[in-house]
Amino acid sequence: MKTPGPGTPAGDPAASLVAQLRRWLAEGRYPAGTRLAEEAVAQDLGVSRTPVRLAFRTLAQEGLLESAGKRGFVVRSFSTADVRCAVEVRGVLEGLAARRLAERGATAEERGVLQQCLADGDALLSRGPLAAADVACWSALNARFHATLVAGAGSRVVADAIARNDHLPFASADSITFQVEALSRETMKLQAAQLQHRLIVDALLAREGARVEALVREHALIGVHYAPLFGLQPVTAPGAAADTLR
Amino acid sequence: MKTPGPGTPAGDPAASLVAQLRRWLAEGRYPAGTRLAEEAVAQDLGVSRTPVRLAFRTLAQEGLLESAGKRGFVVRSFSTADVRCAVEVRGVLEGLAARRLAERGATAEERGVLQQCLADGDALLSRGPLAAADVACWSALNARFHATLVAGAGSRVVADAIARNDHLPFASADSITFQVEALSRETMKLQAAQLQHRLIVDALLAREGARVEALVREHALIGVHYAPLFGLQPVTAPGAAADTLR
DNA sequence: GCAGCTTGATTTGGATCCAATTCTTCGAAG
DNA sequence: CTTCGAAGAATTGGATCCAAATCAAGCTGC
Repeated sequence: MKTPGPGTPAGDPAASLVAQLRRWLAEGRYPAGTRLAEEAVAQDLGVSRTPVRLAFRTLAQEGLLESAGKRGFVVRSFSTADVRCAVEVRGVLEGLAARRLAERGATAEERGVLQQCLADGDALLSRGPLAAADVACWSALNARFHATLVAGAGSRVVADAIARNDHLPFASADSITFQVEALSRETMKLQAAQLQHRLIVDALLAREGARVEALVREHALIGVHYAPLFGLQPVTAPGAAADTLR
Repeated sequence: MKTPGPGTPAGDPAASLVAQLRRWLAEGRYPAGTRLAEEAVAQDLGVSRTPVRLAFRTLAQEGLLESAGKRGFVVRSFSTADVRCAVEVRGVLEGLAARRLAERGATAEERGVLQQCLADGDALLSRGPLAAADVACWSALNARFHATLVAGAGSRVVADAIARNDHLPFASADSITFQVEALSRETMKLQAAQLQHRLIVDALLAREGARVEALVREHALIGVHYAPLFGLQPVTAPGAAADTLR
């Protein structure tokens, strides 16, 4: 109960510290290029310098900070090209995982989870235009879907590589942006995503490895690159907080 | 001069500490599954617990250690499937970088570096069977070649993702294994690598993005998967020290 | 007036100390 | 003999202290 921040689950103290800093970085506190002093951040967090030093190393390795010579760290800036690269990296990695899953053949349980995700998506989208509460529902099924693909690689190596990349802005599979004032167009985007999910499962069950890889790689782009195609505002990096969800 | 270990350049103290631990892990000291106590490792390194704690977090995020509940870290074990996955991850990431380079078109300088690498390889391999000293020469040109491809992605995001993956056993582009007692067969392997380099450059200059991506992905496999094809011993994970170079 | 040096302040890295948590082992009861 | 419980030991996380390095400002000399 030492950090009464809103929405802070206060789980593992050390892990929640880097999580808190990640949030602050995403929210635009400490803007890009800012030099982060251990002392100042420690006071902001209400802890000593020691855990902050730990957190800085972690964030630096995640790519959110970069070493400023021998004088601490600065907040890394992300160009639109960087965001595009991060999205493509997730595409190729998740594509690799899906291809491996297709090549070895999905288990009955994996097929069940994926098809349940499709059914949930159908149910969600058949109810007409989205409500605000439906967004969380989609996010949950989307997370299940992608987690199943990633786990399908059969090795933690791929999952770890994706997890490391997911910390970069807009690189996570769960980082589809929603503009609440344009829910009808967002619904179209989710329908496109649902179709892509369906095609991915189709190729997966047919064990068409190359096809599923290509589909997953394309699907990764929907989070940020499809926005203009649906008449939505382009995504701005890194954490302009413009109605982004998660 | 505090750590008189052989081959220790003793550069940045903090960075060389994780490098030293990486070496020890690769050499098989601290075997897989061992629980690493901060105190013991600190004594082994001759430092206090504080820098060791920093290093443990770094190594854990690199995937070389894994968290053992709330009781420190254990040395991660790597199955042959893990090694294969790490190699494939490098393949898809470097393939992504090469495709991006092909699509935007290589600069004159990049073309020069790559073609110089090809020329150096020709010179090295035309001298007949390899000598032991030639191995370092190949390693150098190989590193230049791959660094050029990685930098070609045009964003540090891809380079960072590859750099993070490179710490896993046998995942680096420079981790071709050499069995010094079979130098003639190793020469054949390098000739195959040289041919692949040539094809990659050919596709790159023709801006054939899909082809260069496929070639780079295949080329990633030569380090560990081609060994049986050339009558060489299969690679053993993680650090069995069986005449592996670097 | 400008350049170079020196001194001071700020900041990071390392070491040590203390608290909190967890594992272990010893003991007792069923 | 097994199992549950409790006390002790071990280990990790956090805080504080000290040294070393770096940046900044001021001063002296040319």
